[in-house]
Amino acid sequence: WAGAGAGAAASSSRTCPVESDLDDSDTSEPGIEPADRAPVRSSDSSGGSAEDGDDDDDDDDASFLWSWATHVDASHHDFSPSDADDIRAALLEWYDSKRRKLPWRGDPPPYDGSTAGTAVNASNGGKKKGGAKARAAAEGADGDDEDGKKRQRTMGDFFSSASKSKSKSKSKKRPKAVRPKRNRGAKVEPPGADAASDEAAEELSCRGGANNASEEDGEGRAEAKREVTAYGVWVSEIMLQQTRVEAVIPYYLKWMERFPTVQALAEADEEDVNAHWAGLGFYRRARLLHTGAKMVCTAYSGIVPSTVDELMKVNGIGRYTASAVASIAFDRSVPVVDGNVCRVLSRLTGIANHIKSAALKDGEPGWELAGQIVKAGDGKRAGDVNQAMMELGATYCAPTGTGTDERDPLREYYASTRIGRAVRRATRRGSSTSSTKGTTSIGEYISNAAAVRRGGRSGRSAPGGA
DNA sequence: ATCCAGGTTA
DNA sequence: TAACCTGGAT
Repeated sequence: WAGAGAGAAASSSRTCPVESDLDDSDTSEPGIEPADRAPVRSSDSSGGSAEDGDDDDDDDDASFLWSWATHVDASHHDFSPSDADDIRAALLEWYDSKRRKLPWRGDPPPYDGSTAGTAVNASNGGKKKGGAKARAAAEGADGDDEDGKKRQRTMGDFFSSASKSKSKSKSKKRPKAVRPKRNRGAKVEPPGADAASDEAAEELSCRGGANNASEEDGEGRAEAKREVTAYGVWVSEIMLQQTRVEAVIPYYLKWMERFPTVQALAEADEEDVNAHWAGLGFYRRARLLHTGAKMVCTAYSGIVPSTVDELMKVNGIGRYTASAVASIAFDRSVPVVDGNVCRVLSRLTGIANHIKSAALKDGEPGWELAGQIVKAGDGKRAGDVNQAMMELGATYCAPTGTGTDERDPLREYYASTRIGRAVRRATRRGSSTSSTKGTTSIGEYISNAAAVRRGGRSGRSAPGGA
């Protein structure tokens, strides 16, 4: 097991903030999976490398679980240098061969943001594909026929209707004229850009965007790769903050077509910017991106900053986006932590705090752990390592996944899986716990782990608890 | 029908 | 820490 005792990294005692607040509250733990849902029998190809230990593993299980359940020092979760290097290598290998082809990565046209077959839509029998989603996004943006009643009110709809009804309170300031009382089902009151309505609808009709991006060079098959610019990475990261990859693709293509450079965006007027954002949601970010572009043009002479610190001074760029742009566009060896990375780290380390907890995301542990992987080995290709982690967390290591997908390049490194198996083995002989539906609360795991340890020593286990 | 993810800002 | 929006999962 790769993630075994690890530890190792010389570090002053960093108290681990994770387990301290575990208690028994949460019920859905992205980091810990029982790993016993799959038909343990024979489903694995390549004759059982799993080596279903027998009795010898019991001691290992007990000590492993106990140290995991009772540790207080954050260094408990550190990756050993060799593990970090292995993980990084596995990520890069997977990224090079299996990553999705996306425009902001410089890939040529046939784009596939689909997550079909991954843990994302494991429950759906492949009914929906990414292409359908992307198409839906495009259609939703340009739909200006059908005055159906239930039709979702998109920005595109607004523009169409606004051109007819000639909006009365044209406030050309912000994308949201009315503040709805409640979020759910609230109608969107988009920007007052009535002038650009028809044009906007036309722009957003991304048809032909994904398939024929006019990359027909005389060469024939060797399509020219798209140019990867810092600005392009910036735009993509902002869009990806709020929307899934497959939905972003058509918007990104149209955006880059209309605003190819920071200067182009900075010089654009607000209605044009809003129109191209219509349908993506979180419209405030379009405004921030716009003002950010202006800021770059004025304060940075039109050149996107290359360091995290400088990037974070730009409007709309926080720590995540700054790190993403610095690593992807400028090859800075800095980690990136978003919700997807948190999930991967959670499974890797067995840190099972709820994803919403600040322990991994906002706290240092997540960034520290991600940094250990990104900076492992020669520390190069940080952007690819980061993208691999994020993509993995969005596909095979998605929230609904079990962390046991065979195609998951880090599958064998997940401490969560080891924990799950160890707990299962340990509790199998004793009276089974109440959870039979697959998800087990972290508190339950801890009490089970403690029970294992107690059982190993005194023989008295009281599974109740939790 | 309800809930939730997702990063930044005020 | 809430607010911002939408699509997808439950």
